[in-house]
Amino acid sequence: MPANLSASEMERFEALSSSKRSYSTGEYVYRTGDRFLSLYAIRGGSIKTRVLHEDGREQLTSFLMSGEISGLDAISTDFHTCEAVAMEPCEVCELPFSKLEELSREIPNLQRHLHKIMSREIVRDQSIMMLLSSMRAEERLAAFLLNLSQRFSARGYSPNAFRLLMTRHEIGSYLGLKLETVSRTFSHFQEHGLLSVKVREIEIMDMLRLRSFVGST
Amino acid sequence: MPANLSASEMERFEALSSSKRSYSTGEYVYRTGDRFLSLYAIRGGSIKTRVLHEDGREQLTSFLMSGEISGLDAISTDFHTCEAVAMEPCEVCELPFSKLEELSREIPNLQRHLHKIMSREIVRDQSIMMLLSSMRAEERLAAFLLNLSQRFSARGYSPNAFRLLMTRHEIGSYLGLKLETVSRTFSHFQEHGLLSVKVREIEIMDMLRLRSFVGST
DNA sequence: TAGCCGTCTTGATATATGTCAAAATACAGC
DNA sequence: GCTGTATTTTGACATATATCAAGACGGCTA
Repeated sequence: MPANLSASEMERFEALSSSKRSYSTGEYVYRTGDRFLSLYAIRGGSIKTRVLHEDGREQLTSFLMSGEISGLDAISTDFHTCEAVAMEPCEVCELPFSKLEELSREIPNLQRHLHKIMSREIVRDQSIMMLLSSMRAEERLAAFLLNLSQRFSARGYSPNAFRLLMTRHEIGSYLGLKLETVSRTFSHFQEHGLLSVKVREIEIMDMLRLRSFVGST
Repeated sequence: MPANLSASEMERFEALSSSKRSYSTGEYVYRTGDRFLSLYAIRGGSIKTRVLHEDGREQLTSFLMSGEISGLDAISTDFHTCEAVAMEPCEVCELPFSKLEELSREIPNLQRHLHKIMSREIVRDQSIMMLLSSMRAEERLAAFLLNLSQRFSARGYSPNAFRLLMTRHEIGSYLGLKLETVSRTFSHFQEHGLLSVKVREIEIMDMLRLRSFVGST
């Protein structure tokens, strides 16, 4: 994953990231309260992360796909503050963090890469904050679908047709909406010819119009 | 700011953070689009950061006080994606990032400290996401005031009485509410004896009841 | 294949917050 | 200290989304 590494540096990094494991659907990668020892790099499949609030509220904080990293929030406290669950059969690499720090002290390009990954997570969170604080339901869902589409596309899958691995409730939790609102908004999009929705099977029929939805208010 | 450094390490870090500058109210510390070269550590006073969305929407993303760090989001792109403005006369240290990386390669405790700061920012953003996606106006404002109170307290100021440096509009932008809603919510709190509000002069009259507001729905 | 459970859709209604507008108040510059 | 501008408060009303409820659908298991 890191760029700009020489062959020998790459080798050292791969030695560190060698412990790959498979997870089946619903299996936990880590749980809230677990001691923080490692970051987790998704190699195949996808996972979701969920924060459990003291008062019982829960929120989905990310849907991660291959090439993405989970667990960055735990560095600050040495304990995982959220939990990560496989949404489908997955391959996940465990990256022991103290070894990663050690190696990144020796390989400046790796160090910079790690910093960029953490910073990118901050930027991502800020754009979700923007979504939550100023977008209407239709904009939120459109932004969500376009984000998925773009990430599927970057991984060689169709940007237009894909299967959602999450429930309406989970989408709502991620977008700050109730599941009924998510469902209704899917229906609106379908009525307007933007999407074809067969429960979890989504086909984007009019990408441009869907894009024009985001940030139109 | 970093902990656990030996005297000589501390000296090297201070050499790096020596370029302190004063800013007067309203002055920019950095602007959107500026090349990313440094992080900024607030030494006195406070600043706000603001993201300008393509479509003209703007959002306040943080209110920072002394001891806090600004600019972490820019690492990912090498350009500042938000702008930082002094809210009152300020002292701000510029920390050249490549030098900070260099030094943190040599001082593991500094490296770990930097990672914790970035991770803490991610956790902070996630708690704002939670606030935005699931709290009602009263909960949001109560959480905001309690957060300020706690941070003032940590800096040796009264946790009960303080002056807001931001407008209702800015509070609203930060909390995902319209300014009228912020104003009305202040009035409600005052009617219920939780606060005394004299425009920007806030006094918390009933801390416990204010706390019980957050996460009560 | 039938039956069951979780998920999803849709409708009717409630409610919190947004919108628009006007007046009151605070603040800055002269 | 006065005048003009920005901010804040408050009211009346609009509206997006939540809530409550019922039924439909889909996928699993026996």
